[in-house]
Parts: sequence; structure tokens; C-alpha cells
Amino acid sequence: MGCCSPSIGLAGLFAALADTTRLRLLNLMAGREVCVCHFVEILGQSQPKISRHLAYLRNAGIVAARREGKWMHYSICTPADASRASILTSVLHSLSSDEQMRADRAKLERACTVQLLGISEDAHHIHA
Amino acid sequence: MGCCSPSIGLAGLFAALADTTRLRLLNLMAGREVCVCHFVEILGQSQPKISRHLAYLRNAGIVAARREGKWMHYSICTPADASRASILTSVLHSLSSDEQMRADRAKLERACTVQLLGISEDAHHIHA
DNA sequence: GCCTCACATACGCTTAGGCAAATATATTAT
DNA sequence: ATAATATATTTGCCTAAGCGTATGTGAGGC
Repeated sequence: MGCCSPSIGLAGLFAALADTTRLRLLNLMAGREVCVCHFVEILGQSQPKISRHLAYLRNAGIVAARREGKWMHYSICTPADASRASILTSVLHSLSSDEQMRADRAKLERACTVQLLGISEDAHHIHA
Repeated sequence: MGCCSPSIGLAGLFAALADTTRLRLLNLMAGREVCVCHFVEILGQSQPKISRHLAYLRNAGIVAARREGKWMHYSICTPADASRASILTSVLHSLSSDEQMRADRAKLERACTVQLLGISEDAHHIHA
């Protein structure tokens, strides 16, 4: 077993995927670790809402959280079960053809670049 | 576009998959058309319950219904969108490694065989 | 026509889960 | 210790959707 909770039934996995906000979160986490503040910034939704959805994904064993100082980083944890991993891969691939999802990822790229370069006065924290 | 309804969002697709009964129905329909009475017989659950879940899948554009006399036959309708089709394929493949799902399919095989051979006095209808 | 079979839908009830707003917790800074 | 920041959880409310039971509908059979 990998990093995750005792895996939930397949139906539970799909319940976790059955929400647009959570799909947007997963899309942003595809292949990288993301800080909560970026989720909030990019989705433009309230911090408690983002946090609740992250908690849902965490309880479903789909993502893992890592603390780094004041910040929490989330990342997708690949299922040990191969067929589940395959489902998740298909899902992420399917997301990548959606316009809003592409826009979200573009925003994340930009946010990360700005942060690394320290260009903006809004780059108040560097946690990468 | 194929045989199905104007496709629902991805989140909607997952909502449709987020129920064990519906997953069992889809599993039985993998690669074949199935009559409602077989669903009822094999899952051992009430006819209205089966019917409600089939209606859910139908409204989500995942299955199509075909009437033949008194009987209704359901089958999976492959999504036009390639990435969705890929998701569905992964799902069905994942189901095939589940013990209950394998048992369900075995029961269906048996029910169909019995029906074709006309062995049982319970084979009161032949609709294949 | 009426009756029955196969299936679908409506009703009433209960629970899961979405939301916003408020509050709690953890970490760092002073 | 106090305060500020980043994130998590709780509370109250509302809707979606699960269930069983009862009823409606469409197709044959008589």
C-alpha cells in the first residue's frame, strides 16, 4: 500500500470525483504538488470551501497532504491497485481536454513562475 | 453523436457511477444487452429499485433502452467523446477484477444458457 | 372489452453532502 | 505571551438522492 488510506470502494471513488470543484482541484494537482493558497487563488472560491473539498479527497484516499511550515501541500496519490490507477489516469486525461481545466492550469503555471521570480509584491511567501 | 442524450458534465458522469447497484448493472451490461428481469433476478433486489437505477443511468446518457414486446433491454452506449469512452473502459475493466462482479456475470451466463436451452420451467419467456 | 405481465414512476421518509458564515487550530513572528 | 497568517472544522440550512411501498403504463393474451 502506498501513501493512502485503506482504499474505499469503487463507488466511493466515483463519489469523490462527482463534483466540479474537486475535479478542478485534481486537475491542478496532476503531476505536481500544490499549495492550498494556490487553489484558493486560482479557483476564486472561499478558503473553507476549498479546504472542505480537499478534506473529502483526503478521506477518500485520493490525495495526500504534506505540511511545510504554515503551508499545506496537496498531491494526488496514485492508487496501489493498477486498475484504479488506470481510471484516475483516464480521468486526468479527460480533464485536460476541458477548456476551464486548461485555463486553471495556465493560471497555476503563471502563479508558480511569478512566485519563483519574486516579481510581484504579492509573492509574500516562497514555499517551493 | 451516438445513441445517447446530450452528454452531461464529467461530474455528472461520476455521480452516475457513484453507486454500487449501478456499477453492478453496468458490469452486467458490459459487451451485451440485458433484460430488466435478469437484473432483478441476479441482483436479488426489488424491481422498482433496479428500474430507478436504470432510469438514472439512462438520464445520464450512459445506457440505452430498447423495447421488445413486453420486455426492456438495456445496453451501455459508448460515449462519442474518446476520453470518456476511455474512462468507461477503465471502469468496466476495474469492475471485472471484483469478486461480486465476477459472480454476477457468472449468474448472468447461467441465466442466459438456461433460457436458450429452455431447460427450466422458469424459462417462461424467450426474448433473445 | 378485461386481465395479466413487465416495467416505470410517484409518494413519503431519511440521510449525505453542497453552501456560507463563524469559529478553531497550528505555525511563525515579534 | 500576543498577534498574525494559513488552513481546518463546525454550525445551520437546503437540495439531491437513496430506500420501500404503492400506483401508473404499455403490450399481449383471452
